[in-house]
Amino acid sequence: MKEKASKQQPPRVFSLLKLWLQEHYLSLPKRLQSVAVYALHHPDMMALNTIAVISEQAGVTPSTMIRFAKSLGYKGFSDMQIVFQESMRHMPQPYAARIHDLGEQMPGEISALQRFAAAAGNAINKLAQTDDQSLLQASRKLAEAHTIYIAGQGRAAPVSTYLHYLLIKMEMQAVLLEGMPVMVADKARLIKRNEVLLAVSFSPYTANTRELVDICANRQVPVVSITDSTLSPIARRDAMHLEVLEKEVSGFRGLSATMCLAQCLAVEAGKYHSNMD
Amino acid sequence: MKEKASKQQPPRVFSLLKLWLQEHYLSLPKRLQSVAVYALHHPDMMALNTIAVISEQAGVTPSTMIRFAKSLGYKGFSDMQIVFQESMRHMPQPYAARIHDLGEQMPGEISALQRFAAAAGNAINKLAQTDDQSLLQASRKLAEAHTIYIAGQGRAAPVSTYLHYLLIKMEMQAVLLEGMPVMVADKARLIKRNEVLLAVSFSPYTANTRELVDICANRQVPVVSITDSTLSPIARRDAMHLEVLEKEVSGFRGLSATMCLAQCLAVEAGKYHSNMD
DNA sequence: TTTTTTATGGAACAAATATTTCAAAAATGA
DNA sequence: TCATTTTTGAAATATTTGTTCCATAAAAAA
Repeated sequence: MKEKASKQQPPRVFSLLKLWLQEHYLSLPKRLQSVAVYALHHPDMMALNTIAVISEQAGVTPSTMIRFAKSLGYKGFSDMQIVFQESMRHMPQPYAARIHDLGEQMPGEISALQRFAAAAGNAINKLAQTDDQSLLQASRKLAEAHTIYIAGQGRAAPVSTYLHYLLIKMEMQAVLLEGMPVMVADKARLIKRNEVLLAVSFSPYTANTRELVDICANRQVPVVSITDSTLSPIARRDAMHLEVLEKEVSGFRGLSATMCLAQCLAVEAGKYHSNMD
Repeated sequence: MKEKASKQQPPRVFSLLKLWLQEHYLSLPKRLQSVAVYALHHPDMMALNTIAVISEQAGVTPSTMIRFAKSLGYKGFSDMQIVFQESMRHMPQPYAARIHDLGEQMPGEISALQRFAAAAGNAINKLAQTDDQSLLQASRKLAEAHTIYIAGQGRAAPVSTYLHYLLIKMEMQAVLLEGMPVMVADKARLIKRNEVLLAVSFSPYTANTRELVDICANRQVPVVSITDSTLSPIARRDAMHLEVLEKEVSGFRGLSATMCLAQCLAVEAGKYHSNMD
C-alpha cells in the first residue's frame, strides 16, 4: 500500500464522512483539501458523476480523486461513491437515513414499529413533494358533482370507507359502492354525467373496480381515481388520477400516505363545496 | 438502426417520461412493460445503479434494458439514465425538514397537501418513539386467539376494515363486526374466552363500540384496543391498549399513523401466528 | 545547501459497463 | 396450419471508467 490510508474503517454513512472531513481537513495535502471542500459542497455530483467530470469540476486530476478516497480508508473511488449515492437515496427520505444510522449504533434489532413507521414516513414525504395541481383539480371535480360514488376493494377498501366518512361529514352527497359485483355494476350504470365516480385501486388491480371505471368512462361520467401507478389500468381511462406509492415492508404495503391523500382530497373538496352554496 | 425508436425526441425530464410511458404502455412488448413498471416504481435505482443490477432487480436481461431506452428514442441506456439522475438532483425537499418539526405551522403559502402531510409525519414520528412492548404483547394476544372479532365505527371504520383485510391475508381467522348495533351486541355475547375482541375507537367514543368492550370485559374475553388516549373509556376496561394521537388539520384528524400502527400490529401478529403452526 | 520525504499529474493498465450482434423463441397474420 | 414478423436472451464486442505506476515537482528535514 502506497497511500497512507487511515487504519480505521472508513465512514459508511454520509453524516459520519462529513464529520471526519471536518476534523482532519487541516492535516490534508492541498489538493486533497480542495477535493474535500468540493465533496461537501457538491454531494450530488459526487454521487452521480464519473471521476473524470468530478475531478475536472473540482479542479484536480483523476488520480487525486482516488487518492482522496483511499486516504479516508476506502478501497477506491467507487467504494466511496457508494456512500454519496446512499445519501442521495435517503435525502428526500430522512426517516430511512435515521434508521440506517440507528442500525449502525445498535446493530441488534430495529423494532418492527420503527421499520413500518419509516416506510410510512417516506411515503408521506414523497407524497408531499408531488404537485398539487391534479389534487386541486380532482377535489374541484368532486365538489361540483351532485353525488359522489366511491369504489374500492381489498387493500383499497379502507380508503373508500374513509373517503365516504369524510365526504358525508363535509355534508356532501356520497355513496359507497359495495356489495355483490353484479349489483354494483348495475348501480354504476345509473350514474349520471353530473355525478362522479371516485375509484381507489392498487396493484394487482381488481377487475371489479376496473370494470366500474370502464362503465363510467364509456358513459362519459367523470372519474377521479387514486392508484399507485400511472400505469394502472384505472389511470389510463380517466381524466383525473392521483398517485401514491407505498413501499413494501414485510410483504405488505401500508396505507399511511394514501390515507393522508384521501383526507386532503376530501377536505379540499369540502372547502370548494361549501363555497358554492 | 435496428430498434424502432420513436422518431420524436425522447423526453428529457422525468415528468414527461412518466407521461410518455403512461400513454404507450399498452403498445409495448411484455418485457418492456415490466421495465416500465419497474422504472416508475424505483426511479432511484434507475438513477444510481448499473444496467446489470437494475435489470437483475427488474427481472429482465441487460439487453432488454437497453432496448427499453432505445424504444423511447434515447441513444442508449446511459442517455436515459441521465434523465433519472437529473430528477434526483432536482428533487428538493422544501418541506421535508418542516414535516419533521413538531407542531410548527409556518404561515405563508403552504399547500394543503403539505399541511396534511406534515401532520401525518408528526403523528408517525411520535408513534415510532413509543414503546413496542404493548404492541408486541397485543400482537401475541391476537396470534393466540382462535378468532379475532374486529369492531370500529365512524372514523375507526377504515382501520377495522384494514385490520380485517390484513389478518385474513395473514391466514388468521378474523371477523368484522358490522351492521345493526343490536345484532352486533348479540354477536359479541357469543365470543369465547379463547377468542379476542379487537376494538378501534376514537374520541368521541361511540357508545356502540364501548358497549362491545364492556360486554367482552365482563365475560372475561380478552380485549385489545386501539384508541387515541389512555383516558378513553375503552382503554380503562381492557388489559391491552395501543395509543395513537393524530393532530387535527382543518377540523379533521388523519389516520396515517393509525394505519401504520394497524399494519404493524397485524403483521407482527401474523408472524407469531405462523410460528405457532 | 543537500538529502529525504511527500505530493502531484500523466500515461499505461485493468476492470467494469454499455452496446451490438445473432440465433432462437414467441407472437402474429394469412 | 405455415410463413413472416417481432421479441427475447446470451455471448461477443467496443467503450468507458477506475486504478496503478512511475517520473517529476514540491516540501520538509538534515
